[in-house]
Amino acid sequence: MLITADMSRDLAARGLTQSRTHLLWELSHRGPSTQRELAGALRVSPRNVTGLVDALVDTGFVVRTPHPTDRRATLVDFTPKGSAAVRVLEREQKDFARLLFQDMPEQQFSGLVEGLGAVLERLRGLVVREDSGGGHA
Amino acid sequence: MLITADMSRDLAARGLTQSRTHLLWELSHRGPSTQRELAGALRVSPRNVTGLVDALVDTGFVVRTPHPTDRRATLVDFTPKGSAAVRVLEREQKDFARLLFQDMPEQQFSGLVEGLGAVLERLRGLVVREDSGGGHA
DNA sequence: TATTGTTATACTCTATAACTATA
DNA sequence: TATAGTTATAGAGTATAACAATA
Repeated sequence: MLITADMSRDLAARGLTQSRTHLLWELSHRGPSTQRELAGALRVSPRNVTGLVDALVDTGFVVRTPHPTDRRATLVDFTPKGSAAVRVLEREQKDFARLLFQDMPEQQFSGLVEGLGAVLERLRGLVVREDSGGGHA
Repeated sequence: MLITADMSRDLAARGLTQSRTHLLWELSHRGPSTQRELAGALRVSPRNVTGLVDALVDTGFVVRTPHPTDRRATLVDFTPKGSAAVRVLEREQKDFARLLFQDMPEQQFSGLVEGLGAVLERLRGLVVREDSGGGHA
């Protein structure tokens, strides 16, 4: 997820912060989720998710619904307002990508993509994910 | 300033957070500065700088010294420990850059640089800095 | 009058630990 | 026993507003 300064201002005007927006974004990619799942996806403590979901419920972006089979868990899902907010986010990201890349000469674009790809490969060789045991190559 | 996850962990182990490190970084680029100047550079409220400097004084990275001509202001400057910490940061950034780019074929590297340059130009056309009056192109 | 930094107050994000209800 | 989510507690970063000292 990419959030520009302008987008941040707009989000704030709608009652969203970056962390809450991140949660909405994950929710839109995963569908209705337990808070535990969201905590894992956001790499954040379950307690933190409680707070973020509380705020998003208060401001009308999501609802907590009972989990169909596990009575300990709740499923977080969008309200119509929440779905609409994510659609706006997606459109803004596409618009922003167009502003950055549209009409870029093909050769320049492919040079950029190849260079970034190479950097990502190098990063992949260096990074060990938190959930895979930590440490360096 | 670029801070990787590993660097964050290391900084935390030394008693530094990202915000405090950012302040040290600006201080090293600007030399001894008033808190007002740091607030401007970090794009953060003066009150916030008070808190960051308090913490950096407590942990021995910087000192407050009287401003030579303006008795309202204080100059923030490094302790030897603070200078050493910034030198370590700079070395780590260079090491990281080497890991990302060293031995990259010249053609790939220049393709990347040109592509990024083009993206930055497009961004420059879109962005109006906060301190220049705000708004979009 | 205007500016520098502070105290007062408040909100958000974040974490760990202890607890309740359920599996 | 283990797991899902909560309450309790705490710390960091951030902001605005009011205030003191100085310019």
